[in-house]
Amino acid sequence: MSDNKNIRIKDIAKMAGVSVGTVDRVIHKRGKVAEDIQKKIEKVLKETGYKPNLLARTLGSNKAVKIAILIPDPDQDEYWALSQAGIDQSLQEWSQYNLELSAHHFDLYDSSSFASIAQSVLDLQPDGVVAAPIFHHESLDFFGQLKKQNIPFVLFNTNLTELNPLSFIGQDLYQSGKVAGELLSYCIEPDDQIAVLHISESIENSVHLKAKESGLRDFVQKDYLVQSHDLNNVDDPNFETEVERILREPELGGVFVSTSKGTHIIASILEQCDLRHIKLVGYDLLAKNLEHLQRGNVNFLINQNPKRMTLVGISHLTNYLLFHKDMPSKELFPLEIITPQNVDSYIQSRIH
Amino acid sequence: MSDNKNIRIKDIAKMAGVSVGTVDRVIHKRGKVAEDIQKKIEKVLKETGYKPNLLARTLGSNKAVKIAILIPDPDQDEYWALSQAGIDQSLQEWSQYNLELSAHHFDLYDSSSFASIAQSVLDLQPDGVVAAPIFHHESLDFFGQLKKQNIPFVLFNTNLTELNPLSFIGQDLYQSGKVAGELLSYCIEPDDQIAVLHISESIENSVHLKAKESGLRDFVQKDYLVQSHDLNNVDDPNFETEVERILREPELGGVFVSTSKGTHIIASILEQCDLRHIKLVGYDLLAKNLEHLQRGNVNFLINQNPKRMTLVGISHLTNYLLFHKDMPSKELFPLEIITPQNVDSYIQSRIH
DNA sequence: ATGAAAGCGCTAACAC
DNA sequence: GTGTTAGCGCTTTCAT
Repeated sequence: MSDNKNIRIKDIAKMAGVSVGTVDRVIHKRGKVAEDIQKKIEKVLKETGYKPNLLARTLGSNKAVKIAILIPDPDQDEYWALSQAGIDQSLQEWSQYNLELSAHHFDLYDSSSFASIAQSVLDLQPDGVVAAPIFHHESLDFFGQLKKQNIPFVLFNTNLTELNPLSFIGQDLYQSGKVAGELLSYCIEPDDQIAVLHISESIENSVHLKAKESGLRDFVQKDYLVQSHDLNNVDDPNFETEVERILREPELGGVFVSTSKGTHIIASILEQCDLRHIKLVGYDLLAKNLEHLQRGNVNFLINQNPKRMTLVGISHLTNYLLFHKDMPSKELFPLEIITPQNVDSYIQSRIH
Repeated sequence: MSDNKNIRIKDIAKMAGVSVGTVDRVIHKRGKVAEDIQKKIEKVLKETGYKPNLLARTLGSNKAVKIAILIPDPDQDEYWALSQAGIDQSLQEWSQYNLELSAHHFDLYDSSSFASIAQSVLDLQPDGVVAAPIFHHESLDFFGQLKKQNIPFVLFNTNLTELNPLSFIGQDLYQSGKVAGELLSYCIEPDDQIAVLHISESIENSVHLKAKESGLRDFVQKDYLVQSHDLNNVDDPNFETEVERILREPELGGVFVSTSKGTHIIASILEQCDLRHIKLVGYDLLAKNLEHLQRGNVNFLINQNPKRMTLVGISHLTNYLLFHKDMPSKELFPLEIITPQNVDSYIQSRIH
């Protein structure tokens, strides 16, 4: 139990025979300090195990921290509405601090919209950025700019490792596919086949969906035949018949849908076609997915937890900016398995 | 977007034509204030949507908050070691604040030890208490005392609703049993039987274990025969043979073990007896349970998350004491399902 | 390069 | 009852 409870800058100053101003300078490496004094202060700092009072620090430097958050339009997809809910909750949680959070929405179906939003964020000159960089190419420019301007950023949902952000928050997609495979193999019959369905609006996303697929394949391929299908155009008039064709395959025993929106789309087709025997594993606690889970059209959901991703992303950046806390450069969330019987316990839970 | 960002007590005072001292008095209901002035200030407070700066508040009232935490000895049971890990992490998280956390351990196998620990906690005169009240009877006295002395307390793991604590943190045990039933019914055969095994040191605990059991029964009883057994004396020389007798029952297809420690005990017996066909659902991420999960002796674990329970309990009380935040009177944790494929994602996760 | 001193918003002791 | 004021520990500006 270190006894640093009451060591203040003032104490350090006294021990080193200097003034608080000088101590402050060495702590924050700002400004000219004679080398010997510098050494001396650093020594005292170390010996006493000085820990700054973060409350006083933030109170003293009386400036508001501006954080900009970039996500797709929450009205276009419930997944992103959950993310927005995370922003809203953060707003509440940090309301007492001198913190300005602003949310910026871009068009999920129009990658060019990202650029214009990005520009307005740059104009804002925020102290930090939290973003879901779902448009790979368009993102590079923006985050390059941030780097140049020394504005720290945290990424979530989609990782762009080459940008090495302050922190990334997300899940291990490959392992997520393995979990899906594990769950399916619990509920289908030995000779069944498995279909993997990717239903996504953007091609950019497909690389991530493929990661899930290969996880699933690696887990089940010794026991089951797996076929995968890309169905990116939900609005295509042939979409439903195409899906039906796939689902009516007599050998088919299980379906893995790699996106949250795809999950309820496929579930309703299964229901319509009365294909109750086919087991379905999908993603996320969207309202429609929950209904299908209750009705038995979906057997398992894997929770990506967009709300908590957002919450944690903001929280990390805030702690960094406000309290100079450091954070893990990568935080992978647990792969939560949702069933009809445990779903309520997740919904009730404050951070589901 | 309320514009309360810059409203300080000083502003309120000016608007109400009084001094900061008086405003402070009405905010904290401490002391004599003329009724009309009181009303006036309250009105201004409401109209401006005043929100105190919590940083300044804690900094200004320069007093350390003492919190005592009561749990069973972490060395006696790994479950409680996880809880202790939660205490340790809290210590870190709150290290910057003026907070004194002290852990107090009682003997898991000796209910009378609780009383003596409790007494020493009372002598400490803490500002708040966080406790796992596993000894019902002995607890009543202690928490009654706390009530009398107006010391707030938060309970976790085991609820004693009649004490109505500031907050309770735990899980819905009945529903937890249902989840176990759901999982077992995924992996056993139609004509299998299910055994419920309660392996617990204290009789006090049995009422909670029964809650889990009835959840399981309600879920599976239309499809499977269920038999339950209480095996409280692990040290009994007949213990193993008794368990073996139960497990070797030819119709037996699945086992539900209602405690974390029981889980690995039964798992090793299953392994020894080479009863690989029997499926096992148990509790918690104890090291031994994880091993058995990897080796296939355990099929599913339900995570009660003692670490996070403890963490959240402390965090709630701290927020209450330090920042006057309110909290849910009951926080039920999600019923997390752990499998060989998602276990690592839980272990890695900061708060598993 | 260093020190002194005025804040940050709130609390609490003290004076009237 | 009400107002005044000296802190809390740190930051930051302004002299020196």
